[in-house]
Amino acid sequence: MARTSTTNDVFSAIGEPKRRALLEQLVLQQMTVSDLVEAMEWSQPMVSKHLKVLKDVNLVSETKVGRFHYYRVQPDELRPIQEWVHQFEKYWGGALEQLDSYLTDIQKTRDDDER
Amino acid sequence: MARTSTTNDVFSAIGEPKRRALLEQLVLQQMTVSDLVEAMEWSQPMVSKHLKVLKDVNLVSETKVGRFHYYRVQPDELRPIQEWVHQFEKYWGGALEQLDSYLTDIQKTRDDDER
DNA sequence: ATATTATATTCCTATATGGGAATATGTCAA
DNA sequence: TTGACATATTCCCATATAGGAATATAATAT
Repeated sequence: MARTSTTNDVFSAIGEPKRRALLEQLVLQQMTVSDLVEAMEWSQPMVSKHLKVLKDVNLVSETKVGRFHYYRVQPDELRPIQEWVHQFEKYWGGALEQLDSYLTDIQKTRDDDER
Repeated sequence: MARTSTTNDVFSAIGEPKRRALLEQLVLQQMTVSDLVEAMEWSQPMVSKHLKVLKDVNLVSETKVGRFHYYRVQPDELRPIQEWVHQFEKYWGGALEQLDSYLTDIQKTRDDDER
């Protein structure tokens, strides 16, 4: 078998640095393909292809206006990643910081509960 | 050119679902290769190979005790991912939730400052 | 010394990629 | 209608997988 498809899920899709760069650019504002070609200084097919992968996993959405295709980020789709990483957060920091981290966690939990 | 190497960075390494599964298992406790073979129900070479990728990007560390190689997660290495996703968090939630999200952010920032 | 256990590495193959180049498709403007 | 513009797709290739099978390496036990 070959490696996991880039469109398998959000994790696979953002494995490619260029696609992360696209998302970083698009989060600022929606842009057309040509806008991105200029901003990234990549070839147009390159932009379109990476956008396709991002769209396949719903990390970007597309709005067509005549010849122009506006792409925008769908930030919510990154939540699974945040949540996945979250389960490791409690172990962040070295041994010396463990206690402090633990107390901070407790405080944070309380804050969350209050909301 | 071919696709980005899995050991290019942490993002690429966790693109593979099996490697995420390994990390999820190892975060509970350090384990040897055979422990993982049993827990995951994968072949031994499969476990070793995926561990190698994770180790190359420092997501796991290895401690050798005789024949046994104990692997453990290095949770801090996931921080870059958390930070990368963070820049998109402020846009989470639909339009209706935007205001609430905005206010929550402000409160959170204040909490952070107080610590 | 030798068999056994634990782990890593090598060899193989199928497959999917990222990128370049060329081309197709779609839409607008003159 | 026709040319220009915007975007997508196809064709090509080099490369790096993931996985299975076999084998190598390392360390222990008997």
